[in-house]
Amino acid sequence: MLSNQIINWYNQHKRDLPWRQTKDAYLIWISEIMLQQTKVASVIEYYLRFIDRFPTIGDLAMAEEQEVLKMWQGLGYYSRARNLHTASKTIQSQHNGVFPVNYPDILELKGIGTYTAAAISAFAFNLPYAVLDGNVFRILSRYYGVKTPIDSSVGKKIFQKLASETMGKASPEIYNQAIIEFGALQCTPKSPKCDICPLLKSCTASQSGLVALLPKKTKQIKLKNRYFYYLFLSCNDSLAIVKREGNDIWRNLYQFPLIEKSESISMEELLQSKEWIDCFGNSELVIQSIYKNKVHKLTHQNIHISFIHITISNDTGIKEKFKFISWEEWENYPVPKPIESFIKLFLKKESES
DNA sequence: CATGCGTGGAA
DNA sequence: TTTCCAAGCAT
Repeated sequence: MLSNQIINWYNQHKRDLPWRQTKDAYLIWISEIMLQQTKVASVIEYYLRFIDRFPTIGDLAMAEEQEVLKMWQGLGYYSRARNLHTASKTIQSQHNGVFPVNYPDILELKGIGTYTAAAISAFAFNLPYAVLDGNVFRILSRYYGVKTPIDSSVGKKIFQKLASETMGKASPEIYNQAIIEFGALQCTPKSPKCDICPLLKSCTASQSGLVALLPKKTKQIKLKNRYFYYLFLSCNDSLAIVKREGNDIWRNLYQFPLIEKSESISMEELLQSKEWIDCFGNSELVIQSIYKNKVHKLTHQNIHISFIHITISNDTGIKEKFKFISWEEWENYPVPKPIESFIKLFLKKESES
């Protein structure tokens, strides 16, 4: 039986991961959110720091969003942190501070979809829900030779049914951990270890040479180019800061004042642009240096980023236009990766000179 | 329902 | 160096 084979493999190969040492639904929830589209190796340190600062739902619910985002800084997909925070407040107000104990109630929480609801139901409460994530899609499509695209609505139905049948009457808690671990370590996306696979003989894909072609996907991602011109305004020991708003990347994180263009422009064009005039009018500015056009590559977009360092004196009036904070205060503000990198670079140069 | 959301590591 | 994509979800 497939479920038993996978569980046997798991008992021999499972890793000792922090979130496997608890049955606290809150802690399992945090780990599952962090693990979405994110590798175990990246998650561990964030997980330990996060639960140290927010040991209970109440601790998380009482915190400021800014601090929650700060704890998430560098992990990516920041809506996960915002939704986590929102959901913690929902649990406080609608569930008496107790994490819901059944699948439908869990599924209603912000940021929790079918996968995460099934995972928490199984890992915290041993409820019979079969998880369906990237690992399960991959294993089942290969083992049973299913060529239906996993990112189609039909595919999701087929694989969900297959996942439930495969779990059968096995322990949801153990089986779900086992199949995910099997996908992460054994039946990997690239270069799966078929030569040492216990399922080799019964795996449809391996027997028919389809392993590299499965699972099948239909979606194709297209790339957009964006051009960010950050205005790095420093005044003695303070610098300008702006919070990102709207439905866009890095929502609610902090950065420098920004002029964004859809195309690359020269410094002359930038100095004459409407946005520049809006910021500074005809003020005389001292441009110290320019850090040019590093490309930040993301899944759906390439962001070309330049930093224009401008020093400002206390009496120019430009200080009134933006919020200025000290270098020490920066530690409290969640920032996107390119901003973090730039700040580190700048501070390093400062200390050297 | 197609699209956008981050980052880092492996090949 | 470039490409791929990971324990998904909201809109």
